Order: sequence, then structure tokens, then C-alpha cells
Amino acid sequence: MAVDLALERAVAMIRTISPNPNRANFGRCSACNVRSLSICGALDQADLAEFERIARHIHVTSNEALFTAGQIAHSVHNLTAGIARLYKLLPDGRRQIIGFALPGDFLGTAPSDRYGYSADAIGSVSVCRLSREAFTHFIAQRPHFLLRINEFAARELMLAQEQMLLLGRRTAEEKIASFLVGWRERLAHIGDERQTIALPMSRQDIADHLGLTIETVSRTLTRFEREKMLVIVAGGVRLLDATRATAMAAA
Amino acid sequence: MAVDLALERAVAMIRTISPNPNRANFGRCSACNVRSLSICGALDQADLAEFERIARHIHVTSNEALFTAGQIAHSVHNLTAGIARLYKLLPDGRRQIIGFALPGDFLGTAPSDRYGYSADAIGSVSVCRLSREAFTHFIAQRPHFLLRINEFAARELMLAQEQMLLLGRRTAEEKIASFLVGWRERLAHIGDERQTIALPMSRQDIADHLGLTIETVSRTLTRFEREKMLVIVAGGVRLLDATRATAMAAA
DNA sequence: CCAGCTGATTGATCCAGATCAAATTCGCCG
DNA sequence: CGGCGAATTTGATCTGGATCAATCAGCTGG
Repeated sequence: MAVDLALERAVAMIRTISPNPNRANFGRCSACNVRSLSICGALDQADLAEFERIARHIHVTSNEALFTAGQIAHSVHNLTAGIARLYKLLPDGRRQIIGFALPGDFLGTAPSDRYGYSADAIGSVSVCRLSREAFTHFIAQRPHFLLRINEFAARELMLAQEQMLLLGRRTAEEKIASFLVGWRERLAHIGDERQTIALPMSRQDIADHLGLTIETVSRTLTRFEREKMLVIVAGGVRLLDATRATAMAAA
Repeated sequence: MAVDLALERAVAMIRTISPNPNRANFGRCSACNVRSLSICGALDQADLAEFERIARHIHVTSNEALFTAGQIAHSVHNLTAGIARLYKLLPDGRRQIIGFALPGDFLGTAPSDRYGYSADAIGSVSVCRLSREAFTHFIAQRPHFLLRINEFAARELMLAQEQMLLLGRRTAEEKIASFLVGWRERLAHIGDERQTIALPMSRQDIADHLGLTIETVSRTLTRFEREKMLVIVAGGVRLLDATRATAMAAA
């Protein structure tokens, strides 16, 4: 499992899609490099200036919380760099990761005034944080923006429905293959397109996302490697037989 | 398992929340009895008249399809009476029911131009069907309506997230208890509030919703009955120990 | 009133994936 | 380098829920 340089570059790219996170507070929305991917892609210069006025740029380090399930939802968030794990816990500690948020993802679609899930950083993460109140006021008079938010909610819902199918009816092998193929697609969508798939989350995170144990995830990946479907590298996997993986994910 | 009269009335109520389904084509939106529950609750008289102009009232009988996954999504739907099963299939026939739609539910939040899941009737069902095109045009100039649709999408997303937790991390016993408690809440929300819970869907439907087999659903319900938590009646269950059921659903 | 059909229940057995238990490897810091 | 804690892999065993296989109960139509 040698260090993979292409992979390292891939991870670095996700991390720093915003060139200088430390100076995020001084960055302008109009120069934001995930704008076209995010809900802000629907805003013109004037809207952007107003959006920037109500947004705060926040930076959190690995495993720090962005917000916690059950707390009063004072803010909405727009991920600008890094990856977040979104999860729900049962009282006895069992965890379900309902998704991984990537740069451009909007975390704010909620029916109640409390967060329905928790979110924390995998590696360092930058977000735009807006007070719910200001955000509500902002969108009130901008129908096209609301339409954009709706598209994002619809995409999120579709992903959730796919995940229900995966969790309820797929085998361990199919779960892992689907996850790898789907994750690669999402990385491609944000501009990280290569055959080496970056997996910045831990095996435990993957297990909690797929409704498996860490041992099953590890064994299945090892078996895929034995069967020459992929190679496990530091921080990810290199897909050797994408056709087979896609077939497994579909079936 | 004697016939339960209260239960029969409960089922009848769901079926005929629109008093005379056969005359639905002549009903007016302004007299619609699920309006306040549905997205139309945000419309005033003028909007309603226009909405009615673009809506067609459709009636389908048991197991008929409303639409099918993969087809071009020409229409959006608003359920006015009855219950629909929403599901996804794998190529080999494995099925995941992603939800059951009740009167007032809106089926139209989708990110692509194709249906992401199939929907068909459990018993007879009435819907308002609108062409996607006309609907898109209708909402374009009505921001408050878009806001309402957003609330519905957010609620649907929250239910999907709960279901992911259930599918990924709960035991069979917890799945059944959660389902019963959650279903009772949803029935209460549409005005059917009683301790006897109507279950118009089959055991197979319940199994496919919870990621279980029909045998496990049956055995678990039988055990709950043996343990005096509930009584199985024709078309549903009567909850005897709601406290215990709620505890199981939470834990 | 009964034959036949469909859906539900019950019983016996099996197995995919969980659990328990060590290694082994990796990342990091002195 | 070398040592140490955390993450991952690997191995042995167990088990919750699946699968296979009969019944059984309700309806429906004759």
C-alpha cells in the first residue's frame, strides 16, 4: 500500500478547493470557487453582495462539530471546502451516517427549528454560516433562488432514496461497490475526476454509512483487491475494473 | 382476529377522505377536503381557480400504477384520497418501499426529468395530476407557494433520513415498533386518531419498507401480540401498550 | 356450503454478516 | 530511527434474520 501521489493530489484538491482557507473571512463570494456548484450559483452580483453581508465564513478542524442533532437550528450552512459527515445516533450509540457533504453542498433543508442530524468535519472544513432568520429573509423576495434551493433539496432527496434501497435490499458486496461508484461520481461532479478514488473518511465511517461493521468493510475491500477489481492505496482506492464495479453497483 | 368495527371505520375514513371519489372530476379545489394538508393550503381563491384549471382528477384502483421509475416525468401528483406505495426495484426483483403516501402528500419533488421511483395504489386512490410544464409555470410567479413546496420537500427528506437510520441500524423488533408508532403519527396527522392503527398495506409491503422478510414481520407481530403489546385485527393492529412501543421505537 | 386461491402464520434449518479476539500496519512525535 | 496509540486487517466463532417448507385463515365464486 504505497503512497499514491495522484491520490494525494486528489485529496489536496478537495481540501483546498478554496485556495486559502485561513483567509476565508476576507474572501469574496464573487470570487468563491464553489459558487457555481452551490446554491449561490443562482445569484447575480447584487444578490451576491447582499448574501456576503449576511454570511460568516467559518473554519473547523478534524472531528469538530458544525452542529448537533436536536439543537435549535440557528444557522444554515454552505460547505465551501473539505468534507463533512452527516449522521444520526441512537441512544445506545449506534450511528447511521446519512451522507457525506462535499464542497458546494447546502445544509439547511429542515422542516423543524431543530437540526435533524449532526454534522462534523472530516479533516478541515470551511463553511459559510448564515443565521436562519437572515437567510429566510434573504430568500423571501428571490423566487429564482428558492427554485435553486428546491433543486438542491430534490437532489438530496433522490440520494436519500437511493440510500434506502441500498440499506434495505443490497448485500454487503453490492453496498461497497455502489458506494465506491457513487462516491466517484460525486467527486467527479466537483471536478475531481480520476480513476483513483479518494476516501478521506475512515472505515468506520464507511461502515456506518452502509449499515455494516468495520470488519465487513475491510474484508470486502481486501477481497476486491485479491480479485483485482481495485488496489487499496493510502487514503483511497484505485479502481482497476470499473466495469465490474458498476455492474455490481447496479445489480 | 375478529373484525374490528372501529378499524373498519378508520380504513373507510382514509379511503373516502374525499367524500365521493367517483365524482372527483366535478369537485372543486376550493371544496377539497385535503387542501389544508396539501401544498394547496398555501393558495388563495384566485390561485386555486387557476390551479384547478391545470389539474386533472384521476382515480386508480388497487395495484394500478400512478407512474413508474425511469419513465419521463410528464406529471406531478397530489394525493387526495387513499394510500400509495412508493418503491424502487433492483433488476432481480428485490424491492424497497421508500414510503407510503397519504392524502395531502405531494409527489413531484425530483431532480431529473424521469421518475426516480414507482408509485401505485393500495386500494383505490385519487390524485390531482398536473403536467410538469404547467406546474412549473404555475409556481414560477408564486414565491409563497414555492416556499410551501419546500416545506413539504424538507419534511419528506427528514422522513427519509429517519428511515435510513431505521434500515441501517435498528433490529427487526425496533423496525416494526418504529414503523407502527410512526405510521400512527402520520395517520393522526391526517385526522385519523385512535389507538387502533389501520394497516391497509400487506405484510410483504411492510417487509419491503423495513428491509425485512414477510416471515420476520409476521413472527414479530405475533410475538408482540403474545407479549400483550398489541392485538392483531383484520386490517390493522390495536395498540395495547403504546408506552412500550414508543420506548422500543426510540431505543 | 365447499373448492380453490391468496395472503398470513408457523416451523425447521441455514448462512451472511456480526461479534469476539488477535495481530499488523500506519501515522506521528521525540 | 524507534516507540506508541489508533486504525485496519485477519481469523475464529456465533447468531439474527433469511430461506425453505408446510399449514392455516379469509375470501370469492360456483
